[in-house]
Amino acid sequence: MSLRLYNTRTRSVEQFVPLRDDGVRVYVCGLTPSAEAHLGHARSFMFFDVLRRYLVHLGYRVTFVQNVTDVDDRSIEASRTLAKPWYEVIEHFFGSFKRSMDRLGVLEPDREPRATAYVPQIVELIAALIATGHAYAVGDGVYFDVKSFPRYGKLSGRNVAELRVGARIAPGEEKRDPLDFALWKFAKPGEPAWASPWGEGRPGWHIECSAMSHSLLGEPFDIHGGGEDLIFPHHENEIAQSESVFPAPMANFWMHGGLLQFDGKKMSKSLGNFEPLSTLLDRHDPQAIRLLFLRTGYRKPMNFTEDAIDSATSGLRKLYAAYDLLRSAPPREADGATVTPFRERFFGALDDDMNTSAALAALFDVAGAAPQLAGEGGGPQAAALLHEALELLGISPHRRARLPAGDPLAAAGPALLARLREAFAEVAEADGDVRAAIDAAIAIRNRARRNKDFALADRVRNLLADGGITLADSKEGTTWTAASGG
RNA sequence: GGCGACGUAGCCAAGUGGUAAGGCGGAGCUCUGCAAAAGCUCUAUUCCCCAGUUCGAAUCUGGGCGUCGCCUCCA
Repeated sequence: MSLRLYNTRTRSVEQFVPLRDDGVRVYVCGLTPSAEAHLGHARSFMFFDVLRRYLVHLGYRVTFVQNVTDVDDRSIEASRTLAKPWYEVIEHFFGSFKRSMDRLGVLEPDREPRATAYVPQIVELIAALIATGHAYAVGDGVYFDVKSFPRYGKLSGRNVAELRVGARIAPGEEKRDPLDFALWKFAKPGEPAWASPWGEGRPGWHIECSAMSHSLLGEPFDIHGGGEDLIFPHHENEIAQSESVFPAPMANFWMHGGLLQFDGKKMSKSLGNFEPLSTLLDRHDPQAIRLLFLRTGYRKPMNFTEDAIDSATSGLRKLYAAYDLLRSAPPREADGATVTPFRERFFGALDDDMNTSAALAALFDVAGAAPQLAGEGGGPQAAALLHEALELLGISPHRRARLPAGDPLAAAGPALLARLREAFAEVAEADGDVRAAIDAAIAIRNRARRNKDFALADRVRNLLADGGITLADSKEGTTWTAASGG
């Protein structure tokens, strides 16, 4: 079995064969950091992260490029309303995005080119488009002439004549055809501007991807990815630009992720119906969010609810518990064959157009069989499989989340400390912080338990519970956890 | 209006011709002073509806109904 992927270009699942022997080249359309990123972005980038990890696992040398469109109309708008330079707006949102990606365990792209760093290449590409009759300069900028590219609409299945029916030319735009799109926009006073042969201005959306993928990967490269909403017009326009000038098709595989919905509607900047990813990650385990997304096929639309994250969190705990059990099981007669069926199911599912849902089901079956596997001496093999598989999915048991950022005791801590001091002389005397007080209370309770004074033991448990502290007894002793959010 | 996707248990979800994966939740039991964790067992005669093709359909065809996406900035 080998990897098969759905290709938007051909609308079918195809065998994935790298174009060159020396590696696989992937270009994913990244963020335009003109606003906070949301969970929908996370879903998309996380999927391509898993795809990338799997390609590496298959032995390919992968070059993974994800661009940053660091200049656009929206960030210029934001700079006016926030009274900050446009580049500070960009840096703010991009920094926030990068931190979120890091928390989600999304690996750094090999290259993360910024549009503004590729202006010379962009200008060069536009010049070539003009020279070959595919673009023209007018009063407000340079436009791509859609009529000059007969294949326009092929990727998205659009009919140019039908598109033209509803299309309008906005006031101030001097393009000749409503379908034509901007390659270069001349700067109005106060707007960011770069020099070009046609006048000072900035790149239009779309052209940066053609210029940067050409510079970094060439044509054709293996996989071009992005969200489903990029198929039209973004990717259609990229194809028109690139393929008008470069002799080869732009990319071999075009892959698109399904959109995340909130409340039955797509999350989007214009609807504003989302919570910033950064604050959502303060409340939930990033690995649970990964698990949640991987449970649904990447091409399917998916509705987001916080309950779903909670359910994924439970599932994650189950996988980790099984991993811990298997790992500590005594190795006996090495018999790798016992985990082979699970292994084949897991990798077979990924080969089948990245069916992470079915792959995960195989891992949950390993978890279900963990006690048996451990008993039969298959623990180490099964643990190794789980580790390898979970690492591939980016939910490694070795990087499981500790408590979310921020001290969960910060809010409720002082009140709890006061209460403990009031209730127990021993705690009052110990001059410590909340944590020390909790430890002291636990000591009191454990002494009470040994003395069979369960009324006192329960009083301690309840007192701590009121402060958001949950106790758990085990053979190794008593541990506590603080409810997040205090 | 045009194009496209989807509709599977209480919730989420895989499965695209051979007789319904998996997760969450729920129920019972074991263990535990209590609790948690963990373990065991159970939880869709049926896949939005109606017709058709077939020995056989959740899967194919036709027709409904419903939801969503793209057609404008979007992952």
